[in-house]
Amino acid sequence: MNTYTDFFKALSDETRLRMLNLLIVSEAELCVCEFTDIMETPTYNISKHLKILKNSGLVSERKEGRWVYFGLIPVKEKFLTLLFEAIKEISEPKLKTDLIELQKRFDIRVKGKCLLGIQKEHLKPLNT
Amino acid sequence: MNTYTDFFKALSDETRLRMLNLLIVSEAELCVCEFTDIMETPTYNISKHLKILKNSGLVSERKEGRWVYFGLIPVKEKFLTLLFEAIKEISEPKLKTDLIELQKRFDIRVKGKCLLGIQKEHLKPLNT
DNA sequence: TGCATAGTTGCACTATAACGCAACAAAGAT
DNA sequence: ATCTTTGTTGCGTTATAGTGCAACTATGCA
Repeated sequence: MNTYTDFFKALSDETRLRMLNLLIVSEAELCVCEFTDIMETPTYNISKHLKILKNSGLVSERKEGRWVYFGLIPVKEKFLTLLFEAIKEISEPKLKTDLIELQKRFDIRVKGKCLLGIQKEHLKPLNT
Repeated sequence: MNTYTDFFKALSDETRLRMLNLLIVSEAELCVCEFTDIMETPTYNISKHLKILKNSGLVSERKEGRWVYFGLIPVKEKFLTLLFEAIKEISEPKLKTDLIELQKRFDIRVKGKCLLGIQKEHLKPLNT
């Protein structure tokens, strides 16, 4: 039963539901700094929430140089197919604007890769 | 966004997921003492969890004499249709045995109504 | 070799949530 | 009217979860 309650627990947080929405609609992998910029949420929180999604089994991780990309796991079970379809049906302004911000980040990718870090000033790490 | 995170939060607890499973598969209303017997969980917890489900907007309440019946709300949105379809796809032993216990409770209904209270001794209230 | 960039983790704090018990309310039965 | 049955609620306890800050790791660059 934990398998399923963990799925739902993963989605019961707004930050994580927004992340899943980005991954489901875009059908792409996103890196941590892209999530940070799109969602205007500190990197350390992005990182922690992605870890929860990964541990729930919804999301997978791939490291490429300094960047870490997160994407949906390949869906085989009907349960997840339906769950993701359901999430696609959610009509919430915040999810819409997230997708607009996502497009902006895709636009500055270089050959499909995230090379530029965080763009939003207030989210950049403080240079010591 | 809370509408949706609250749906998922409601389902992120094993007790409540089991309740939803009973309501979705049976397409019926169940009363508190039936949930108690089927799930072998104290009435006060059953009652609290049903309240959470009701507040999330997934479940509705109907009082009939001393009995209170809970059932799924009528589903209009595609989101809930897909969510409930997803739940139907969950294959977990506990959910299966719950349905067997449900049938036993249906068998002792009188004209479709729950007239007998809790049957399992250890769940009956203590006679003071 | 040192520095910047990208990301993670540990800690303290706060908030939320589940549980058991006991008291309570509401409705019907005696 | 009183008792029984059905269900709810408040309280104290314990466990879990989200946040911000600061320290840390890891990779690449000059």
